[in-house]
Amino acid sequence: MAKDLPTLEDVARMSGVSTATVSRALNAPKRVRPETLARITDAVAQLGYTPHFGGRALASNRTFTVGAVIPTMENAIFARGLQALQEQLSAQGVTLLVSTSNYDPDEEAAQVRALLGRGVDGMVLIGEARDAQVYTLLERRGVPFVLVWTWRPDCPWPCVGFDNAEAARAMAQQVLDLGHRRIAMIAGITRGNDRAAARVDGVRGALDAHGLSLPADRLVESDYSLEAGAEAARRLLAQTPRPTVILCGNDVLAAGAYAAIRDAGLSVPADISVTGFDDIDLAHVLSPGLTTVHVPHRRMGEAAARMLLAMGADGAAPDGVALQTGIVRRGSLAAPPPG
Amino acid sequence: MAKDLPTLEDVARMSGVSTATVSRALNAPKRVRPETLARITDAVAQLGYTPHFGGRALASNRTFTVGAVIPTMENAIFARGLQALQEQLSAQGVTLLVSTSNYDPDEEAAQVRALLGRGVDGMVLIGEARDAQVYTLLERRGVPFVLVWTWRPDCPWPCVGFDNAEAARAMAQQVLDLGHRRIAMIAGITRGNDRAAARVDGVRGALDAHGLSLPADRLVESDYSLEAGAEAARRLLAQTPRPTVILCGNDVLAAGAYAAIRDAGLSVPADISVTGFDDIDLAHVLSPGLTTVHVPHRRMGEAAARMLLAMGADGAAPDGVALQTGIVRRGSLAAPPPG
DNA sequence: TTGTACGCGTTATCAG
DNA sequence: CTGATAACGCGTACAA
Repeated sequence: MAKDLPTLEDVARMSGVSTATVSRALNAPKRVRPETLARITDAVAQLGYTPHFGGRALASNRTFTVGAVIPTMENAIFARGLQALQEQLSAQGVTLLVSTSNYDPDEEAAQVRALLGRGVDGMVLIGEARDAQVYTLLERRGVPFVLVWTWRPDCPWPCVGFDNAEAARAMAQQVLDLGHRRIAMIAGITRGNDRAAARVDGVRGALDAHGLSLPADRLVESDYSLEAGAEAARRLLAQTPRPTVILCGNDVLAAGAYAAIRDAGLSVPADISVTGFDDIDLAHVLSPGLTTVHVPHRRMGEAAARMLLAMGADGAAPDGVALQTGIVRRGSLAAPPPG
Repeated sequence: MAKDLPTLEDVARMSGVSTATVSRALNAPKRVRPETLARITDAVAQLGYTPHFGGRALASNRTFTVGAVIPTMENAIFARGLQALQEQLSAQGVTLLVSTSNYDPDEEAAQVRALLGRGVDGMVLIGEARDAQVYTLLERRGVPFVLVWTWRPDCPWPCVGFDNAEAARAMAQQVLDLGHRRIAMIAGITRGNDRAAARVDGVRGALDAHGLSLPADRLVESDYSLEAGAEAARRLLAQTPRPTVILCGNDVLAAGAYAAIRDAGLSVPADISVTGFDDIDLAHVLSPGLTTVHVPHRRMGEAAARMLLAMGADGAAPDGVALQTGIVRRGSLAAPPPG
């Protein structure tokens, strides 16, 4: 299949220098005389030369690649952060390799191994909860990695994110302040997902502080999909008395809840309020706009990139980066209906 | 940074055979005696050996990698198809490398070069419109590639997709059948984007066939973003008389239009109808649900994977695959308001 | 069935 | 500033 590509040697021959000089011309242009550089540049262009990746990886023991394993590409949750990550990395000549785990820890471990096999220079992982073996593996290999979408004061690994529990607590607090007392939650599947679990904890904490609780029948765990979110909401709507507000573990779940509420002939927020988490585009497209926790997607991606590049250079273990979240008030949250 | 990893030679030493045998044990297990194989397998496990990607690429001239360049990850348009592509490929031990062009042809060309430099065994590109140089490059390199999201009878390259013009024409036809005559369109930027252009052509064709036309002030080109879509819609809503329907080049633009319409105190579809294109999740989350062109995302991704793998094996240039689209009627399209 | 030996394209060291 | 040349880890003729 693949035809023979021009190699460094071809370029060297055509420009009348040695391969070493060509290599330098490409990697450290200022260490070669301008005129030779020009000849080489010409030859490169004429031949359409591109460095051979494998050769480079072999000789330099670097791949200029970082890997990221995210749960899914099917919704936009991770898209914006990834985009930012990629932009930062490619500005430094580093390629981003993305793969997905479908929220399955074993699958994630497999993807990590695959990425390591490809010799990635660094790795970005979502959240903190995973088999200890994965961390062991990463450390044995000496591959720098950073965790994103989570942050807590005493996290043992470099992480860039925010305090999911605190953000969820703040949202619940806001809901309480409006007078809601029959509060329900649709959470993501908490098993193997520390962000989903932390968000539940945060809500619990706020309720506890008010002498309330989140009874089992007011908490539904659900896959992060529209359909599953709608199904979960249906279960909550069937209860008597009906909750006056549904706190959702993310915006996709909230969108599903909207659909169920609409199908039930109810309206947001007159009959029932809804809140989300993540602030993806979806949140302000919904009608009414979704009140949600704003997450600094792009800044997370950018900070992760910077941190990874720094770790590759210094080899030092950096401090985590704690970013702020905030609550975006839109139409979906109002005081509970009377009665 | 990266610690020294075990190599083939380490495994060979530990199991008391030559590197050649270890290599065979890994790549063609049945060509080595069961007992030696067992010893080798043990050593591999003990050392935690993983083949070095660069070395393998260098020696075998294959990377078991295919690349895809998509316009953006920021919305979900390409996500589902990519996911399907990735699933199919990884089932065959092939890794998918994704990069983005931000709808910029030059950027796309750069990404293609970068991917080629990494020695991808195949490539997936979106649509047909790009600099001839890119095609030349691909063919000179002998790297199999397939175009997705587009199909037409006489496309000179292998493509998997659908007829964008025909799908848009059908949608416009449906709108005409409902009695609409003041028809406006928000299209994607057509320059460098054959899908966007084809969708405009399709709408034009339907109108022409009815003795109507799409005057310049009823056609707005817009970036594929919510904000830009809303802005475009605002311009159209300001006209007198107002259009009775806005055909949008994709669902994201339509969602933007919804927002503008809502802000203008109007309602869909009572005051104005809206249609989309792509049928991403967004379309049935909007309220009312968006009437849109359903695109077979997953089947496109799967077919592309199959085609690419086949091309890698046979080396033959396969026929294109034409998939069907369909119109999904939801609440956003109704007969025009009287008057 | 197994081993030897070479080459893949690049970088890096060291002389010049 | 430039050139020889030795790695880098693996696959694969070819030989045994």
